[in-house]
Amino acid sequence: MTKIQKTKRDQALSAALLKLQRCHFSRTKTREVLLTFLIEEHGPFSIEEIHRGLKRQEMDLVTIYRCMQAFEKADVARRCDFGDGIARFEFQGEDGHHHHVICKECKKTDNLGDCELPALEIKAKRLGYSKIKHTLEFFGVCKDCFDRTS
Amino acid sequence: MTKIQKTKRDQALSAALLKLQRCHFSRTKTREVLLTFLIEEHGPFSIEEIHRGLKRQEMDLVTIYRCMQAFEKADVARRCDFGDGIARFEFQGEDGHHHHVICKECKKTDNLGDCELPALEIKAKRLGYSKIKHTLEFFGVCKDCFDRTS
DNA sequence: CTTGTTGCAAATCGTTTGCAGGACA
DNA sequence: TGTCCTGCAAACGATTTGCAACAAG
Repeated sequence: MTKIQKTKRDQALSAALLKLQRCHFSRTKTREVLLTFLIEEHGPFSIEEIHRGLKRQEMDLVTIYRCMQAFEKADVARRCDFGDGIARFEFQGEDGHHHHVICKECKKTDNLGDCELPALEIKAKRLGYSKIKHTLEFFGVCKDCFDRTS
Repeated sequence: MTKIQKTKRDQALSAALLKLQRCHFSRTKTREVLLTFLIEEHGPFSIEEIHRGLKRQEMDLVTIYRCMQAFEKADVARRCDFGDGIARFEFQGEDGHHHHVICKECKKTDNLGDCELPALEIKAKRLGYSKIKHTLEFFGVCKDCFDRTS
C-alpha cells in the first residue's frame, strides 16, 4: 500500500523498461501501465487482482498473462507461488528478493526480510501468525540437462 | 527407489493408518494401497504418477485426489509444490520434512537434508545443479483469522 | 443401519493457444 | 514494411463436485 515517491517510481520504471528492451521486448503503453501498477502497489498480485486494480486502462486478462511471462523472463517481475494454484507476481527491482508470510485463511500477506530461515519463522510469529509451516524448494538445471542443452 | 524392509514399511503403514483414524478417516483397502505405494516408492509423486505407478489395483484419479486430501489433513502426506501447477505428494513419517532440488527441464528431483538455507544451496550445487533459484514461503494463520476462528 | 468412500460423468477455473487486426521499430 | 503485441474466442488440463452404488463402523 505504501506509495513510492514520483522520482523513485519513474526511476524503477525506466530501469525495468531498459531490462525489457535488453531482452528484446518492446516498450508498449500496456506494459508501462502494468509495470507502474506493480511498482506503486507492491505485494504479490494475482492476474485477477492486477486486472481489477488497473484504474487507468481496461485490459484483457490474456494480455496480463502474456506480459507477466515477459516480465518474468526479463527478471522485472517475480512469480510467487502460494500453493493455491494461482500465480502471483511482484515487481522485482535491483535489490534481492524477499519472502512472505501468507495467511492460510484470508491470504493476507506480510513481507519478511531477506532470506534467513529460523530468524524468519520467528519474525512471522512476531507478526501474529500461528500454525506456521513453510515451503522451500530449489530449482536448477541438473547436469544431464545442462550438458544436453549447451 | 530404495525399497524399505518389510518390517519398517509395515510399521510406517500402521502408524499412518492410526493417524488417519484419529482424524476420523476410515481404513479402506484403497487407502492402504496408496499409503503402501507412497511409503515404498518415495519421492514426491503427481496424482498421475501415482495412478500409473499402482500395480496392485486400478484406481480412479478422483479417488486418488480425494485420498491425498485426506492424507494431507491427517498429516500422513505432504504436498510439494514445484511451481508447474501440478500437485505432488510425498509420504510424511514421524520425522521432520526435507526439501528438494528440482530440475527446471526434466523435473528430476534430489533430496536435500533437513532445512538450512545457504548450506542447502551449496549441497544442490554439489549434486550438479546450476542456475539455482529457490522459493520459500511461510504459511500460517494471521491474528485476525485466529481470533475469528477460535 | 448410518455414515463415509468410491467411481463415473460433468462442471470449474486458472492458464494457454490460434488467429486477425493494430502498434512498434 | 516486417515483426512484435493485443484482444477475442476457443482449447486445455489439473482439480473439484454431484450423484448413485458400495463398504466401513
